[in-house]
Amino acid sequence: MTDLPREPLTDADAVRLRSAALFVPLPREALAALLGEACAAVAEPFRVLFEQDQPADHLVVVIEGVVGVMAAVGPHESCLVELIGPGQVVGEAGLFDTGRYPVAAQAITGARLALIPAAALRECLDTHAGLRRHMLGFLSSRLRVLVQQIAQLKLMSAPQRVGSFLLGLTQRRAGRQTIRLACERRIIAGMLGMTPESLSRSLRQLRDLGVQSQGKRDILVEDPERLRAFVAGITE
Amino acid sequence: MTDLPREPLTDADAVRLRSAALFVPLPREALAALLGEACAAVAEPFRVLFEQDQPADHLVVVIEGVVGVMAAVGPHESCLVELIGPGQVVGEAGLFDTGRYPVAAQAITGARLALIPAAALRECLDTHAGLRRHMLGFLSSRLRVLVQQIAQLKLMSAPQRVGSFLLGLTQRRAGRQTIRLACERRIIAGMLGMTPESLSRSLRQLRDLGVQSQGKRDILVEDPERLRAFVAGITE
DNA sequence: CGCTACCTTGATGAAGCTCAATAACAGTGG
DNA sequence: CCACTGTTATTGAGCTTCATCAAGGTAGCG
Repeated sequence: MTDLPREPLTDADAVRLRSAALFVPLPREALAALLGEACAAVAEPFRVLFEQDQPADHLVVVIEGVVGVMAAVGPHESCLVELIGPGQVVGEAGLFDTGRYPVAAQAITGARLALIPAAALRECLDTHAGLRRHMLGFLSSRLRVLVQQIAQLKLMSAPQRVGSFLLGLTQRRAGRQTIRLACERRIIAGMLGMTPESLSRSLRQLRDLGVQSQGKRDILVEDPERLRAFVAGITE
Repeated sequence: MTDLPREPLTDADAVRLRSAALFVPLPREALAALLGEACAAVAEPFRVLFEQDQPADHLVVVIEGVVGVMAAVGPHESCLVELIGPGQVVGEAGLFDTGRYPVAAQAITGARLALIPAAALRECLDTHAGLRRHMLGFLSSRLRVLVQQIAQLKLMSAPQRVGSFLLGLTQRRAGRQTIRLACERRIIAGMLGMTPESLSRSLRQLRDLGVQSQGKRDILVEDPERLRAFVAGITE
């Protein structure tokens, strides 16, 4: 892990970590023991958390803020593949096979993180069957998300991908709602595999479907169902 | 699992399964016990092995042939995301979280498969720490591959993706060599996120770099290093 | 108020898709 | 062995989509 300023975990941190999806099956004492070996860190925007191929010595849990997962394809180019929010985890793929992070991670917004030593996590996995299964399930669901993303990149147009992204933020609530973007639009664009210009034009095109930019960070979705129909290709 | 014609596993099957990456850490007797609950199946080309959202009751290990992983993005469209060859595994992501396959699988060529009941595998995972770690590592490396694929789709041109695909088939051997494609070019094209026409044109473009189509299934790569330089974007 | 990012908008060009025609096969049956 | 046929790969022409380049516009902030 790069030289992040570290501090002890606070009680408030522990509370928020308890509700992280990954730790749900862990009994209270076991989580406490695990967190006993962990520490907190604060990263300013754009701060690199770890580089690709660096030894994977910690699991990073996002307590607050947004962290980006960056994959490199050549020596000079890399791109944003995932956005990781509070309660989610980054770096897990490096812990179990090569021992090196397969991707880089970077804070997108300012972020507060929990750093869990790899050794402690592995030990915890060996002693708690529940966490083990959960971890397998967790990795599986990550696979699911990535596969879906690949399919979307191949099959959907830019406006459809934008629509799909927005629907992912309208948490299963139906009806008119406003979405707050967690980060700048240029970042979102990279995440969706397009330029900021294309994102802008795509949003403009979605206005006919009741999607309106409201200021810089908010987007109003009038009718998620209509948007969903467009994304599914009913319209075209 | 759909109604595939099943048969008992032969000794030859068992030998080939022993060398499957996933089962490496398993002691001989444990593997024998696991395979005792499994059976073999034969699928003709294009045969669907399982559909998306179907209950994930088996892990499928490819003994021979090629199997494709298909992801659906809408009710009408789906695309090929991965090609799975002998010794590799498909369906693993469904076993650990929702209990349903997150993708569909389809034989691409004729294929011989081992079907391992999910319950037997889970039991084996609980009793063998080695396999457990290995499974975590296995899922992690799958994540790695998919992340890489996403980055390639976003950042590389069609000819670069084709080059990258070919390099993946030139197993770390240096120097002039001929690659045999495991399946039809239209399938490869779908896998690479392009149309068969674009694949054809890309190959034509790569001819200047010493890549020659030889007949329908074979491709001659004269100089992998030159190709690698192109893929990495040194040329453009 | 003026600065600096960031977002939007417009014009242009290139990459890749679609449609259509041709060419190379593979398998079939004579 | 060869013509026939359905399938797959290639090639070409036109067009859509998206990236690029360049120019305003807008919001936040000293």
